[in-house]
Amino acid sequence: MPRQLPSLNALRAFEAAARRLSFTRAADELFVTQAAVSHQIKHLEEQLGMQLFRRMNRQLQLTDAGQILMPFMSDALDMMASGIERLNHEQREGRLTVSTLESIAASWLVPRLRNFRAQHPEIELSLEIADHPVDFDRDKADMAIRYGPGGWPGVSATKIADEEIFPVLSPSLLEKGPPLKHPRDLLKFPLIHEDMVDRWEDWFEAVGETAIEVPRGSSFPHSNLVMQAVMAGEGVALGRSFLIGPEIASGRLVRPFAASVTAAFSFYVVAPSWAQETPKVQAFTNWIVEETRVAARTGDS
Amino acid sequence: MPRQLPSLNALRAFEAAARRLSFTRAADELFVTQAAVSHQIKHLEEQLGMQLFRRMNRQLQLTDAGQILMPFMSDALDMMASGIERLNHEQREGRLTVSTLESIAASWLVPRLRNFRAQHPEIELSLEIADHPVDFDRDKADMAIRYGPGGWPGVSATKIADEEIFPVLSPSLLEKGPPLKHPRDLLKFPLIHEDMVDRWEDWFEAVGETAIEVPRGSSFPHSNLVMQAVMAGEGVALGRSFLIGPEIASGRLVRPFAASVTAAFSFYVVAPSWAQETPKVQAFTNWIVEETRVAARTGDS
DNA sequence: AATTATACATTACTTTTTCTAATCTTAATA
DNA sequence: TATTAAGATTAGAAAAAGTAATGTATAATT
Repeated sequence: MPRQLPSLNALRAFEAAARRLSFTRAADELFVTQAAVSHQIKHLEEQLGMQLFRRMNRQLQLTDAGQILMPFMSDALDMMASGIERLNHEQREGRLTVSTLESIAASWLVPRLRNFRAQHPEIELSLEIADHPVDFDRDKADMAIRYGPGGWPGVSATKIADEEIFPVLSPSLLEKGPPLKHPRDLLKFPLIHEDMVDRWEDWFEAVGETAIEVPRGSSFPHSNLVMQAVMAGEGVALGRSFLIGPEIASGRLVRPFAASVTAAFSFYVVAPSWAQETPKVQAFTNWIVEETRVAARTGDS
Repeated sequence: MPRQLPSLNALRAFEAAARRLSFTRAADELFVTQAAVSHQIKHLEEQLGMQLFRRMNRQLQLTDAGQILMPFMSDALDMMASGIERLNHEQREGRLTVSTLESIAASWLVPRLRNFRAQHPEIELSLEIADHPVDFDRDKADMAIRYGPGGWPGVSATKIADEEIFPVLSPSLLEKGPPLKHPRDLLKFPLIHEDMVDRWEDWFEAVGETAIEVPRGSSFPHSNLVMQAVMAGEGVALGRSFLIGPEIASGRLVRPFAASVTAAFSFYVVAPSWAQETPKVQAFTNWIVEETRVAARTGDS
């Protein structure tokens, strides 16, 4: 039952001509010349083996066959148009799935979402928490927030923040612990580490302490767990500027030294490059860029 | 509100691929290569600015967008297919309008129609009586029976009968009139003429009577009126073989001499050449050809 | 009655789209 | 590890669609 259809372009030309009862006006509508419509319809009539129009000199009439065909074609084209219309609508409204790392979601994104929803009530944002980079060809995510070196192929990435790394501890620990005058004093505190990532040497190097043996202490798999531990007063850890803005601002975390190391990786909003121009994707990208800019200015990043 | 649609061919490729969930199988269905489908869909996705399929290596899935689009396209293409289907049906069944001269309709065609209806109950034959040759570009007639020299441009014509012309009179006139031994004896009868056409000289010439002054008598505009007059015993006229078969066969008209003149014109079934192959037209053409052949054999032409 | 204007048809190309063959890529399967 | 089964890619060929210019027929106008 594979459908047997004549040239679809010819059918479209027929429909326009039948609707306007004029090849010339149909041509205008289709942005082609009258000759093009004339050709298409002649071709179609040949393929079908029947006349669709009666050409009287000033007037065009549908033959019986044309009258039969016309409503089918109009309805079919209308239906196609509404399908396309629905898709366009879909690019504008409805669900937008953003894939992020858990740490970003928890500490940065989720608290700000109410804001996004207020600005874009037509977009129903849903988060997908994934440990590892999205593959837009596979996953159903429309966009992602990624932490990495940038320059990924096939995606358009907008940097939202560089990441600064510096020691943080809880105010209570700072108070009851040994005095913290000099970076070396940090070694008197328990140092908490993040699995797989360790930048303590880099940070000490940045403050001129090159020959330090950094003791291992407890460690956690994700930076937000590390921060939980720090806020519980369990020790000192390296905090990532992008993720702990609110904790610093509220005083739940204290930054004893201004010195920081800029991480090689940054945070990016990414979307498949073919989707970069679509309204929903642009809305989210613009929102997040603006949001980080405001956050940076108010020291709340 | 002129509809804004992407390439219809690409939409068709999409629909097939979405239905079979395979570019390869869609390609088979559309009688093209897999590469063609791949191109079309890539192109379509670019135009729409969204992915329609998720390509996993062995498996193809519709994205949300694809799922939205799919039923619209399926329904639209189905609708187009049913329009075309209806047209094909129309070429096979339903009304067939045949244009003829009144004389042919009355004396030849109408009496045989019951026969055609029996053979082709699916065709609803309707006659259109027209004095002058049909123009298929104008009139709604699908076919015609024409009397003429043949070789018309743009139409396919099948000769159904040559026309023989010979004198006829009513049996009662033959009986009560002067004896008819020799062609010249005809001059003792009133000769009835047909307006515009006069072949008496030709006929006399055919029987070797070259130097005859043919007297004018009464005349009528159409040959069937002439024949009415002859059957009413009003005189002798030249009868046309094609039209008076039944009258001769039943004895209502008598043919006193075997000699006849073959007319320059013949009878043809004609149809616009683009329609010549269609089932209804072929059915009528075949029927009429067969019918005249039978009539010629049984002497009933 | 002649002239003008309108609308589709035709012709000879040109341009665009579509398709193909060959080859590549990726990952599931043997 | 090799094989196989999709789809993707590339470069070029083929087919379809479109154009400009002109032709034709005839209704409308002058």
